[in-house]
Amino acid sequence: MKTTDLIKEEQTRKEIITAAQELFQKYGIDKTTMDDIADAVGKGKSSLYYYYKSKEEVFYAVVNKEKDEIMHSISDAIKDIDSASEQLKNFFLTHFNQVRKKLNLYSVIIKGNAKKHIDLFYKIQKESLDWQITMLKNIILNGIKNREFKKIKEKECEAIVSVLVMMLQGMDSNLVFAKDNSQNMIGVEKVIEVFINGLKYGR
Amino acid sequence: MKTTDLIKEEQTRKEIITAAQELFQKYGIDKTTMDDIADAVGKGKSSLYYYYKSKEEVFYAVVNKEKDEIMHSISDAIKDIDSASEQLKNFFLTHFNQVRKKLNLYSVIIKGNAKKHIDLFYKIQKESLDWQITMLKNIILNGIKNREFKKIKEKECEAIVSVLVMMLQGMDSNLVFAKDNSQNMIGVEKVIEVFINGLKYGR
DNA sequence: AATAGACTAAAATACCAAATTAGTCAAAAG
DNA sequence: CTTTTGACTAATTTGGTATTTTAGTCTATT
Repeated sequence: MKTTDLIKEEQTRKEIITAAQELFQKYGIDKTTMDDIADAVGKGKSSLYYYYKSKEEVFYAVVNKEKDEIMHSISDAIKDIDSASEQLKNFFLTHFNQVRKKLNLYSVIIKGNAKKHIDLFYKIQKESLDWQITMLKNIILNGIKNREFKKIKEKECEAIVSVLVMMLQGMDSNLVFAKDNSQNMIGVEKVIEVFINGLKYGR
Repeated sequence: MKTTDLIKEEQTRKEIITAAQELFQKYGIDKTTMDDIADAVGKGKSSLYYYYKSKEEVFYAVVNKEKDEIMHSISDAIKDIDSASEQLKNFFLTHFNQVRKKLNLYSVIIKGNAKKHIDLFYKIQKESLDWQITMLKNIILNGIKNREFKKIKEKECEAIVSVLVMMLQGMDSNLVFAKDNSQNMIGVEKVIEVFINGLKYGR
């Protein structure tokens, strides 16, 4: 296998999950057959199994791609910033915005209420949880080092961060059910500002 | 109809929904029949329909009772307190604790994944949303009047509060799925403290 | 390496009969 | 006049079965 082959294979995988993503959003996961996906990429169904060994794996790849995109967006939004406060703010706002963008697919998964898919979805969501915890913990600990935030114990910081991601996750699920969330944007920003002030001052 | 009759009727209604509550928790909503509930209160099925005109109404009454209990607990926990900070803290902690207590029933409803019941459950949850928003808004506005919190515009306060209840709700749903949440307790307290500090100081 | 057609096993769907169960009503009991 | 009940019906749910669709495999082809 040459390097060009590897690139081509990656390209095909990309095409497959892009097609799958569109179909899943339009028709739901159960109503989308492997034949549908194969047709969409102009191949026979059997060819799909050369790239993914099951439909579940295709679904996993689709959701995982969305997760990666969100994580990268957040990373990009904080990497060139020195202030821990700004990093925190960007972290939450970017997360909130990104999730809003991906809402269509999430709605299909959750509202299609097939337990199997929802479980996998939560499993993947959980995978990014550890990442979020590590990121937030580092941001806050750095902010303490900078004297930007007041000092707190590392254990305390961990407890805080784990509740923060719990709230984040909760807001995500909430977004799925709420009809209109455009006005919440401003509230989210305000809440973050208050919280950051709390990390800076007091006691 | 005499006043004693009214009291007796209320008593019977109470018995019915208490029995229903237990049965719902044990066997789930669909597996609990009206006959089961009637047997539990020692009456014939038809008698239930004298008090509630449908099974749905019984279910509604059960969930609504839990909602009321939570609201009363919170009211009790803040009514004799002057400090807005303490009121805020008690509000969140009491809410968190109460929801943890009611978790069994919630799990049965959510995990039994019958769309009909989940929808009603969310509808009732939404009804307490307005109450929560009003309460929290008043607490914060009072805190501003006391000079306990720094001044913010009323519109800003509303935006903040609506996001806070969104996060609260999100945490609730999250509790249902999480196995162990005992350790979150401390984190919740810390996050509230930081948030309250943010309301007090800064900018 | 990559694709596809023919195939199988598993799952979803459709259908129907039987059984449960929600909800009604008229009559009885207190 | 309030409350309860048993007998009844209409609506759902269940269980079993035949049929179709679909996931996934295997072999052959390019």
